[in-house]
Amino acid sequence: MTPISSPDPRPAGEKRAPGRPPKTSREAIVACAIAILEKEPRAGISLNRIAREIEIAPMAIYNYFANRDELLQAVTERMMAGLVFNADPAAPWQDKVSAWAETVRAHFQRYPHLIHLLTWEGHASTAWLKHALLITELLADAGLHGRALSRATLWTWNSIMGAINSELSEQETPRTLDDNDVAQLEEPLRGHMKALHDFTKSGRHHDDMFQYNLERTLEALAGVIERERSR
Amino acid sequence: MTPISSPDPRPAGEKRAPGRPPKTSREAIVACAIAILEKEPRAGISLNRIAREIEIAPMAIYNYFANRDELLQAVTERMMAGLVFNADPAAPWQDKVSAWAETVRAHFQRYPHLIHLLTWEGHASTAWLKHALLITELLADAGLHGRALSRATLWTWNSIMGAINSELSEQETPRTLDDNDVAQLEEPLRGHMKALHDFTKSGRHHDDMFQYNLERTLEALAGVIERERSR
DNA sequence: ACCTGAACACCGTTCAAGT
DNA sequence: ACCTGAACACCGTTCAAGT
Repeated sequence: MTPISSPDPRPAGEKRAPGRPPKTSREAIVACAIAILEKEPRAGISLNRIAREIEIAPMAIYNYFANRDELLQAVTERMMAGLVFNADPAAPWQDKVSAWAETVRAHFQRYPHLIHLLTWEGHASTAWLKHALLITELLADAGLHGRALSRATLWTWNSIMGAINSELSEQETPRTLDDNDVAQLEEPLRGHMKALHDFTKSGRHHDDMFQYNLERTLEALAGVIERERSR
Repeated sequence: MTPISSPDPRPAGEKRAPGRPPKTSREAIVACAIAILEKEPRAGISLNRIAREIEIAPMAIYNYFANRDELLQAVTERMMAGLVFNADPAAPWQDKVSAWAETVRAHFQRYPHLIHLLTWEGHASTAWLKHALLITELLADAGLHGRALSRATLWTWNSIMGAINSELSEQETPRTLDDNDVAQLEEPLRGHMKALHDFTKSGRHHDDMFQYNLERTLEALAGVIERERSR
C-alpha cells in the first residue's frame, strides 16, 4: 500500500522540476471554459464548473489566474484569436465593410457569449481592437479623416454590432408574444404588431434583416463620404 | 412577557382578514428592487438582497412571486411604466423619431439595468411593446407599409438601441486603453487608435455621437421612404 | 394567509496545510 | 511549485413547520 510515485516523463539528463507537478495549465482551463460555452451557450463561465469538468479543486485555478476576471480576460482573448479577416484589397470599400460585417457576425454566432464579455464585462481585447480598427482603415481609404473618420468608425461599429446584438439576443431568448398582450393593444398598433410578428416569423428573416441593416449603414456612410469629398 | 398582539388598523365593523397579516407586498418588493438599482446600477437584482433590505426572510418573497424571473418581469414592467412619450402631432416624422429616441435614451440612462432586462433576460413588456410600435406608426405616416414598414421599424430600433447600448456599456465599464497594447499596434492602426481615443475623451462626445447616429439613421430612413414613395 | 428556519446545491474567494 | 480542504459570505429554491 505504499504510494507509487508517478513516472517522470522527462528525458534522462533533464533536470527534474522541484515541487509538485502540475495537473493542469492556463491553456487547459481556458479551453475547458470555451468548450463549456460551445456545448451550452447560456451556461456562463463558472470556476467551480470548470474545476468539476477537469477534476481539480476549484482553488487550483487560482494558481493560473489571480481571479475570475483574469480568466474571463484570457477566454476573451482566446475566442477573439479565432477571428480572421482577409479583405480583397482591390474590392471597393463597401464590399470590404460588408465582408468584415459578415465575418464578425459569423464569429459571434459561433460564440454568442463573446459579445457579453466584450460589451458588458468590459473585456476589450487587443485582438478585438485590431479588428475594429480595420474599419477605420477602410473608411480612411474611402476618403475620410480627422473627426469625420472617428465618428464614421464609431457609427459603423454601433450599427453592425447593434444588428448582431439584436439577432443574438432574439435567438437566445426568443420573444414569445403573449396573445393576451396583443389583444390589449388598440388599432392601428395591433395591426402593426401582427405584421411585425408575421415578418419575424418568416423563414430567413435574420439574414434578410442583417442584409438590410448593412445596406442602410453603407447608404449612410456613402452620404457622409460623398459630402466629405466634395468639400 | 406575554406577547402583545399588534393593534388591528381596520375600522370597526370591517371583517378582520383571517390568517397572518402581511409584512410586505408585491409593490413594496418591486419598489425595493428598483431603489437598489437606482442606488447601485451595477448591483443586479437579488432576492436575498431585497429581503435583507426590507427585513423579511428571503422566502417571504415567494408568497408574491413564483420565482426570480416573475419578479424581474414585474420590475421590468414597473420601470417601463415611467417612460412616457408625447409627440407633437404636427411635427415632421424626422422630429418625432428624434424626440422618441431622446426620450428612450434618457429613460435608459436613468435605469441602465433595464436594457439588460429587456435584451438579455428576454423580459419584453407590454409597455415596451407599445413604445416600440410608436416608431411603426410614425413610419407608416411617413409613407411606408407592408414589409418595407416592418424592415424600417426593426432597423430603427436596432440603430437607436445600438447607440444607447454602446453609450451605456461604455459608461458602466469604461474602456481603459492599455498603453502597452496601443504601443504594440503598427501604423497606421496606432494613429487611428490614438485619434479615436482622443475623440472619445473629448467633452460631450456621448451627446455628439448620439446625435450623429440619429442623423445617420434618419438619413437612411429618408432614402428608404423616398424610394418607396416614388414607386 | 402569510412568514420562518433548516436544508440543499450552487457561486467566488481567503487562508492554512499538505506534497 | 502546485494542489487541497475547510471556511466564509454569497446566491435561488424546496419543504415542513409555525402563527
